Amino acid sequence: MTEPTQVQVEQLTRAFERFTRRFKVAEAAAATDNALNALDAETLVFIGNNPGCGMGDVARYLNVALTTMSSAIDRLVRRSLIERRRTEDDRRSLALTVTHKGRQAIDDHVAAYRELCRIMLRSLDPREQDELIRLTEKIAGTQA
Amino acid sequence: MTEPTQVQVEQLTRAFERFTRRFKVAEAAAATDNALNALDAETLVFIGNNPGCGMGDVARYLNVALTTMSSAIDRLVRRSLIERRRTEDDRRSLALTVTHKGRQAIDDHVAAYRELCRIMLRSLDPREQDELIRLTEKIAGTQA
DNA sequence: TTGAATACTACGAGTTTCGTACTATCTTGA
DNA sequence: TCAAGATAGTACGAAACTCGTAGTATTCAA
Repeated sequence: MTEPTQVQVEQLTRAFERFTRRFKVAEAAAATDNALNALDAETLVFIGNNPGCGMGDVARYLNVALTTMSSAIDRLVRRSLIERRRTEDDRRSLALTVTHKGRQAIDDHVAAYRELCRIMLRSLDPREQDELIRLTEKIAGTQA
Repeated sequence: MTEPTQVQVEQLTRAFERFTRRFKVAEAAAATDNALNALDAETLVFIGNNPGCGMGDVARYLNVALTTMSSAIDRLVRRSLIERRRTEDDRRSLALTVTHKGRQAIDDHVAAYRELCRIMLRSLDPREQDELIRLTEKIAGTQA
């Protein structure tokens, strides 16, 4: 926890702007036709990581209104990517799980994300690659 | 240009997921009431950096339909953040410039972005801070 | 000078988000 | 035990946004 200098902050700001732009373009180019919108994709991934979760869990995690999440769930069910069942113990709740097709969609999504990470790493030499991973982990892991 | 290993790619993928989540939450928390949506904000920033540019320039840069950009420009003009004038030399074209109020909005936007960068850097010690900046610049600068 | 290209606008359809109001179910405490 | 409130989710409609089609005005080019 060392306070960065003004100059460092500005350097990173500029570098990150170019960085973001570069990978936004790459992501747009990779988008396929039957791609999910951002919310649906994040919802699907969350359900994949939290099988049996309820709608409210996803809504809280992704910070959207419950009705918005209801729509997203509807879309994912309609496309057979997830299943929505009432639970036994609390019959108000839903238990959400991904289908086989949903699992495949997640895998595709992860593969695309991974490809972006690969492109990032390819710009660096081996020592730098490990260093970037280490620094990213350190930043991601620090509590606010 | 060194091909990263499978393990490295997966490490970075996981680290980057946590990283992205952490800063998405931070960004959501920073969002104010009169905030612009993503397209409008990017449009405003581009016009700030390219005063006198035309609508097509922005649309091509941000990779959206011309009619979408027309709507975004409308919104920004309505909120007095930019000015839209016909040019002398080509009277089909618009010359877009930010207003004083628009410049302030950009400054606020940049300040928020910079604050995110500051939070990232604060997680690191001084040598790591410089290293992160260097690596980000290197990745951002590499041609696809 | 006329036909194609360019820069942009008008309009309307489709999608998404979200607030309000609602149903169904559970929980709690008198 | 049962009534009041809390909780999980849905139905519906308004507002915002993106974009395709069709149009106007202007410039370019042969």
